[in-house]
Amino acid sequence: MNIGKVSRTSGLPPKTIRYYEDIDLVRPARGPNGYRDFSEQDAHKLAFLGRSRSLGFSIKECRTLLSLYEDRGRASADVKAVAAEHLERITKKIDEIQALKATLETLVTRCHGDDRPDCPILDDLAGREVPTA
Amino acid sequence: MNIGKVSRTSGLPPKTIRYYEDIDLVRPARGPNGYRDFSEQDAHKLAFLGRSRSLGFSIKECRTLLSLYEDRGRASADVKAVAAEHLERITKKIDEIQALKATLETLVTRCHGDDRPDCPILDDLAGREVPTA
DNA sequence: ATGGCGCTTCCAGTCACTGGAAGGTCAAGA
DNA sequence: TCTTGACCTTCCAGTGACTGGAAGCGCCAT
Repeated sequence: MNIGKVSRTSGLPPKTIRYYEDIDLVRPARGPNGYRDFSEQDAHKLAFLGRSRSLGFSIKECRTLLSLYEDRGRASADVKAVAAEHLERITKKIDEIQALKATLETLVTRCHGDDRPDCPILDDLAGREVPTA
Repeated sequence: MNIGKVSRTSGLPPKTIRYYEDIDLVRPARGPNGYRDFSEQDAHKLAFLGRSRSLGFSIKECRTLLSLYEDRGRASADVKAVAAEHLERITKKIDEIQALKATLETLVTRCHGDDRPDCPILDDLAGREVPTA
C-alpha cells in the first residue's frame, strides 16, 4: 500500500505519516522503486495513532499505548493508568479554561463596545481593579 | 530598571522578556554597559502582556490588544471584537475537550484495570466498536 | 582581588507537525 | 512515443512561544 492509500484509510496526512516513520512509530517496508510499502498492520497502527492523537494523547503516550497494544500479555491496569492520568490532566484543563471563559465573559459583557475609548477589557489587562460581580 | 527587576514586577521570566524584545513587543532602552533599561511604561506593557497571555490570547492578538491599549482614541468596540472572537474560540474548545473527557471517562470506567489483557480502551483506540451507553 | 550574582549574546531544543523545493516514477491519453 | 499530471522521494526550513545552556562580560561586597 502506498502512502497515499494509507493516508486515505488512516485519515493522517502523508507528511504526518512520514514524520511518524522518522520518529520510529512505524517502520513500513520499501518497494524496489523506493516507495514506502505499508502492510495492513501498518495501516492499523496508523489508524490507532490517529485515534489516540485525536483523543489528545501526546506522542510519548501514544508510544506507550502502542507498545501496550502490541503486547498480547499486557495488563489492562497499565493501559487504564495512562488513560486515567490523561483524564485527570484534561479535567484540570477544563477547569482552567472555564475560569478563563468566565473572566472573559465578564469583561466582554462589561465593555459597551461602541465608539468611545474607555474599555473595561483593556483596564483589566492593564491590571486596573475591575469588580468581579 | 534592569531585566531582573522588571521580571519580578511583571512576573515574566527574563528569557521571555528578551524574547518579547526580539519580536518587537517591547523596545527597552540600553544603558552604557549594554544592559537593558526598562522604563515604568515598559514594565506596564510587560505586565499587560503577561496578563493577556495568561488569558490565552496569542502573541498576535496581544500585539493588536497592545496597539489598541496604546491608542488613546481607540473604540472599545475594536477591543470587544478581539475579546469576543477569543471567547468564541474558547467556548468551542471547551465543548471539544468536554466531549473528549466524556469519551475517555467511558473508556476508563469500562476498563476493569486488572491483570487481564483485554482492555476496552485499546479496543476503542484500535477502532473496534464499543457501545457508548 | 576574588567570589558570586546578574547581565549579555548566540545557538540549539522543545512539540508535532507543515510547507516548499527539487527531483524520480508511473499510468493514461493523444 | 511523447507528454501530462498525479504520486512518490528527500531535505531543509518554519511554526509558536518559549526554554536551556554555554561563554563571556559587569558590578558590588568582602
